[in-house]
Amino acid sequence: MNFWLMKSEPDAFSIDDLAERPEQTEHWDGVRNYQARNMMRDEMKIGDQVFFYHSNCSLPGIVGIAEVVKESQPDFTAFDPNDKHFDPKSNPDKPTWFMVEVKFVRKLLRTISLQELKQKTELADLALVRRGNRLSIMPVGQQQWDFILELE
DNA sequence: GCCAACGTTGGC
DNA sequence: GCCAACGTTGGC
Repeated sequence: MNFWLMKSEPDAFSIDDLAERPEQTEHWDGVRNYQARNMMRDEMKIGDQVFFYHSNCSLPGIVGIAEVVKESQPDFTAFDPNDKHFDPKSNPDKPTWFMVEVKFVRKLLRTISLQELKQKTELADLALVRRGNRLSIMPVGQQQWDFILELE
């Protein structure tokens, strides 16, 4: 089993939004970065655990846990000219972009803030806290995962 | 293939 | 709103 961190702007889609979905699941559409795509397309497997991270908000940090319930499929929002994430270079015969589906597991008891994560020497290698990292999906090591959960 | 211009991300 | 750090685009 692998561990991941996925960023979302709570104004657009928050952990509560995920929890309120009918099946508490949602496909992670709109990713338009090749590194992040490759992880979803090639590496994220059913059962993998995901930290749900809120970005671009008053308190950026990890707010909950989700898990992968469906492996990669073409991101259909890329095919829709009316969609915000439309990409004319992607087509159904040869999709450029992919997405996985995640399911709500639980919220953390509190937000583990970016500021707090940055202070931990144990997390110095976590992609999230490395200089200039803008990836919206990134791997988390098992030890990092366990350490972060102990902060809760 | 280089690189300047531009757009985006996301913390602050 | 600012701006650093990227990634992408496109002229050459």
